[in-house]
Amino acid sequence: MPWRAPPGEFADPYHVWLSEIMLQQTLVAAVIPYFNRFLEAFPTIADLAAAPSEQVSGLWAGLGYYARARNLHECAKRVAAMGGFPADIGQLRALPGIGPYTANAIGAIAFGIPALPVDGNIERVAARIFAISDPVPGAKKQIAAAAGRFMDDRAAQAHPGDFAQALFDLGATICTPKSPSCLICPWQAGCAAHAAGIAASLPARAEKISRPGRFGAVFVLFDEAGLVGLRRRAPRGMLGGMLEFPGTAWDRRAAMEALDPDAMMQAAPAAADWREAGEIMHVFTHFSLRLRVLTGQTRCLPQGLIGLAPEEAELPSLMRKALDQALTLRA
DNA sequence: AAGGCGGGGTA
DNA sequence: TACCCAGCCTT
Repeated sequence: MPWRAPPGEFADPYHVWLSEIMLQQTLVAAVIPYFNRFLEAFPTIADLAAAPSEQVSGLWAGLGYYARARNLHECAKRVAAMGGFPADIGQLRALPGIGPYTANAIGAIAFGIPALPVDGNIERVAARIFAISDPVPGAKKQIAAAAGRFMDDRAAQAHPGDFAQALFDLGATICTPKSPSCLICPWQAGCAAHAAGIAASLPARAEKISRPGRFGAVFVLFDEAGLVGLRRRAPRGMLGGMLEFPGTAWDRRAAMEALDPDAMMQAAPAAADWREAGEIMHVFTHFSLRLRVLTGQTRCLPQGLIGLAPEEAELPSLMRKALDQALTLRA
């Protein structure tokens, strides 16, 4: 992982912070290319602070949870003005986008402060080591408090950054969610859940997620030069600050067929010979979305739309799918 | 305390 | 499919 320092050394706080923000609810493999592109574009946090917000959101496109990009930029400005990251958990916690987990992670990994960043990995390890069977998310505080006892260890106190990252690795490779490899686990002897034969079932989960459906349509309009017409979404809320194709609202309805054709065409950005390019599916955290993709051709894009070359547009994944769907018809 | 907020890897 | 991931912010 490009943000890691060798054991016993501290990594650059800028690198630690950038990686930790990107890693929030995001897999390591997904983060690595984004991390490298950000460092190439912004070698220092002052470079990031001075960048226009469109460049930051563009480089973030596809990584998800776009409020992180907004908070990242704001945090960079504050830290650059302060002359660097504070070596203090409370001051870190006060910065935008930095919650209890990330403050502890930066403190431990970049500054050697004896703090434990309890992420999903460490939460799972702790739930198993102490055989805590109360369901999450209700039991999160209880599990985090129990995980704090890991810091009683002398090595954890001496090398909190290495200790935390070792627990991340344990959770990612051995103490995995589905089929933990207890037979090769170095903590097997100290694991109450393994002793009870319930390791694989912990941490317990309470809720069943209902994911309702929403439906809508987007319009992919090409001009004579082959540019597509995009607009920028509001800075807050879903896909905040990101580019999108014009389209209908994403309504809660029983089925795509309930989408009124006249109402749909009112959302078209221009009069054109619109053609059906098919449908795309996309799953968000709290609903799934089906979009009809219509594509059309015009001489000149209407006022208010941003014309970008399809291969250069920095789009969130949903809009990338819509563009790819439209391109299948054009090809 | 609960819900909003992306996207993708994996079994 | 159904998780679940190096969580944070708002209400």
